[in-house]
Amino acid sequence: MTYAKTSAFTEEQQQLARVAKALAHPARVAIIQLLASKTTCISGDIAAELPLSRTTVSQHLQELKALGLIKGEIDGLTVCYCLNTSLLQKVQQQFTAFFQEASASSVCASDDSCC
Amino acid sequence: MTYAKTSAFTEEQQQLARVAKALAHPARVAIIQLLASKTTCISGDIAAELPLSRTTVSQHLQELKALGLIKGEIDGLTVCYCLNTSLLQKVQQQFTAFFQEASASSVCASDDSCC
DNA sequence: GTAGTATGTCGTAAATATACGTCTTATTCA
DNA sequence: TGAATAAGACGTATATTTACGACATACTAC
Repeated sequence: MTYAKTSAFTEEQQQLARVAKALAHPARVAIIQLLASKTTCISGDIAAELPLSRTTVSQHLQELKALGLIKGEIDGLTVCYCLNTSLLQKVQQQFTAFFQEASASSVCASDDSCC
Repeated sequence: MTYAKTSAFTEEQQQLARVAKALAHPARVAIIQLLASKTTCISGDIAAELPLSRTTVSQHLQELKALGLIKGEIDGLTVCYCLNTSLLQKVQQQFTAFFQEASASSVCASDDSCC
């Protein structure tokens, strides 16, 4: 096993990395934006709006769903996806805290010369 | 070419995904936190503080550097890394805007039943 | 029941990411 | 000059991601 040494890091770091990975593909960013913009929670129409095959989009949806960022509800023949806004807010806080910590770095505050 | 259809998405989506990918590994999250916490801009000592080999850490550093999130400055024998705080602030704004848009989703505001 | 449609699952090929040992280069110091 | 050290470059093995076609399943409507 020359891979996946993630377990050696803190749970906090792993959690941030997991969410970041979910956003690490333009298709998934686009899916979230799409769900946020639509007034109705669309289903397979998502695939029609993206330059990817239905299968691939379905895969991306599963990844987002596995993390809990989106929710899917079966409505007869179609499946209705929507954002998990409460989780998204929690995630936003995590990212904000992380960036805050990083931006407030004491030493290299002056942006030009490092150290 | 059954890969990398990233070009089919907007520049905004690609940019967000690029940064997210940089944070999509606990080691890189840890590196940024380390740089933020240290009073001196450390170099290869970074490798000593992580459960990874020096080579692997160097690779992660290169990825962060390629995106501009960190800066490296040669100081004689050692190399001095530090955060690019101004870019980090810009990135933070991008993420904040994205999450804001997502959290403010109109339809599924009530978190329980979707749609 | 049967045809039609919407979705997900499975298998798979190609691209990338991760991790590390070794080698090369550059600088310091004796 | 020559030994020692720091750090990136290179090669490579393995794991994972991405993308998609084909198949299976579930529901609707006739």
